[in-house]
Amino acid sequence: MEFEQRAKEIIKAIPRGKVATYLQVASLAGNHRAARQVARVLHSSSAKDRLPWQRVINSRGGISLKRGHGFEEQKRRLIKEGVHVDSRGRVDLDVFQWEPGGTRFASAREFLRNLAKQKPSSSGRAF
DNA sequence: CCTATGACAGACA
DNA sequence: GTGTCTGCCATAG
Repeated sequence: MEFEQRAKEIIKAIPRGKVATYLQVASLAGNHRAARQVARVLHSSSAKDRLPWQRVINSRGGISLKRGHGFEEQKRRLIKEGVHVDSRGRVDLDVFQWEPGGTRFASAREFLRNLAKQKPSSSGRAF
């Protein structure tokens, strides 16, 4: 429940017009191996907690929801806030990925790689 | 305790 | 690029 709570707060912190990956949220929440739990949290309580769920996408920069089961709505919501999503549901992470704290890395992948190196529960706060 | 779940990620063919 | 397989782990029951 600790993890879940932190994950929710992180998701709420993703700014309009930016996206974060499940892995990124999990890492920021203190456990880079818990990406699936982020998915689970969104699945079970995104509506109830008014989370900006549309801003969470997978590590390949794509929408994970399936067509006919949320894909279209997520795409609409993202486009409405200025994120470019192509017909296949892909977003350019190098352009739209959220960089908490404005940390600069050579690339989005480098940024993620760095986060993923943290040990679970390690001192926390990447903000 | 055990099992099931989940909108994942990475490695590999 | 695609498809499959495996590891992953916090929660709920």
